[in-house]
Amino acid sequence: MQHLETETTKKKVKGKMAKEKKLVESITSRDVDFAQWYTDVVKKAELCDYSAVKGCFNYLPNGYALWERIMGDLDGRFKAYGVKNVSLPVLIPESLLEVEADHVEGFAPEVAWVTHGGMERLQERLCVRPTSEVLFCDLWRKVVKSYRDLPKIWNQWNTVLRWEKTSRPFLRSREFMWQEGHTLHATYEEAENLTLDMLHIYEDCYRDALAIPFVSGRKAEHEKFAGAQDTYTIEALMYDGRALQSATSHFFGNKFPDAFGIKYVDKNNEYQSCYETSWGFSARSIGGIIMVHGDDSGLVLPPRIAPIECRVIPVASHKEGVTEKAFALVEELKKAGYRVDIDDSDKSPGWKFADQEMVGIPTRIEIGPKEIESGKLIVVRRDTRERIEVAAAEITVKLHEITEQIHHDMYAKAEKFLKDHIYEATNIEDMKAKFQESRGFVKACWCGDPECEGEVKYVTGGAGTRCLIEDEEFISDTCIWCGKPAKHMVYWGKAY
RNA sequence: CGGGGUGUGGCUCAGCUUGGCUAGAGCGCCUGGUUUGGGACCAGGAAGUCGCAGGUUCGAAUCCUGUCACCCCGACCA
Repeated sequence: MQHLETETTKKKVKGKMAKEKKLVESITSRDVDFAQWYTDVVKKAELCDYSAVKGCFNYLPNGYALWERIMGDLDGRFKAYGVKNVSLPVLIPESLLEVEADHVEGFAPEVAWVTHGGMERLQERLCVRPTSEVLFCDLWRKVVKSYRDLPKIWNQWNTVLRWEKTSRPFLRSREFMWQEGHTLHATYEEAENLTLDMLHIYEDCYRDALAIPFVSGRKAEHEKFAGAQDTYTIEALMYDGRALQSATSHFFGNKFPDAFGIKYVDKNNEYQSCYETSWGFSARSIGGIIMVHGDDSGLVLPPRIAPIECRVIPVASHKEGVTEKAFALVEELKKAGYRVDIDDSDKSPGWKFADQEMVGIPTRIEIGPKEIESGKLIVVRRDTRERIEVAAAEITVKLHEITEQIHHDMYAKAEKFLKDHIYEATNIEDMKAKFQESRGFVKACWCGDPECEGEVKYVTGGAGTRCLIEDEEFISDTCIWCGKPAKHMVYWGKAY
């Protein structure tokens, strides 16, 4: 996290700050240097820190609490659907990884190997799981015999390791936290439907818990997961206009199960192929929260997954009764079911306000002699800084209304940003201009040839296909690059 | 994997060009006191084998060689 501030950014930031009288001087402005802003927020909100190993991060209490909330929300949705949680090993024998050719080819460049046990060299090296398709298949080969054993709808919350060349907190790390769900079905249709059901669960989670809007759909052929027949993706738009692939759901057909020799006996005592899916949602979502909702004062957490919904800040706490009243308020709110804490440190009030904003707590209540005198509390919204006066007697009811309002407003604001940054182009010059002048997605038609995509990427400075648009009429009959008949309409964008 | 940059108290850095007293500053931390409605102030204090190895030299944070690590920007993956 060191040496990030170059001379130029320092100067720029200083100039900017003088104009805006920023409250939080240690966070670089989003519009000055977005990458630096992101790093500053991660650091100042104490979400994570660098570890001794490149690309592996220490999750600090604030960061992990957030992940716990996200896990809780998503796991609840899974459980309601009927997903069962399991835990499979962290190591995969090389021979197992090699069973499905496309899969090895896709992951080989980024797996880490365990070659020794103690002092002894292993007969067969073991890879640290980059994902667990092969482990699930190996298990199912043993436990699935009959149609009565299907479907298997399993999931695990774990970490996986991919030897990434470069890394950024939450967005791309070597070891990362996620859930990987894996399912096995008796029919093609059932598996295909489940792939979409899971995509919809992810969509619900992003919309209703994280307040993040998105576009979603199938990935283009060459962008699919290694070994998948179809990959569905959720693509969210960050403040800087780049897309973040935020969750994926894959349909494998019977490719993996067949490769692993998984067969079941149907009612007629005949052997049949199984159909498989997998789907993942990672702690990258935290990066999405930061880059969709954050501002120049720091993190802004969506209330429903914020570990703390409200922080009580005593002001002039040396004055008679302030501390007692503040703690009583915390107790009252806790009893009413709120996630609430108090900053009773001996820092100045200004420091406390700035800190609460930096860590993104959705609301704060300032309580001092004035409030005690008047019987009215001031609830300050993190997202808008709006100060809302609430009668002390009504606080346990009103606070919930306020946090719900914050959720809806945050979603609406992000959705407007997304919609305002989706453009259309029917020729390449137009598209180039769009990516030069604006940030966001461009809707354009495409012949489906990866080479055309490569060319477009080159001339636009990195905009590739994010996902296919399959429920709208084409805006053009021809590919934006080669002019041949269009096969797909696609959201194009630069991505993380 | 290409391009760029940096390693000096916990953090951010100055010092290096032109080798020389006891290696500095700000922030943070600890103690005491004064403060308290948008990052308060004063006083005192603790804390560094200058990334590592070798070389040059009477003398190296500074020069040379090697090495390791990390960060940023690009190309690719959650």
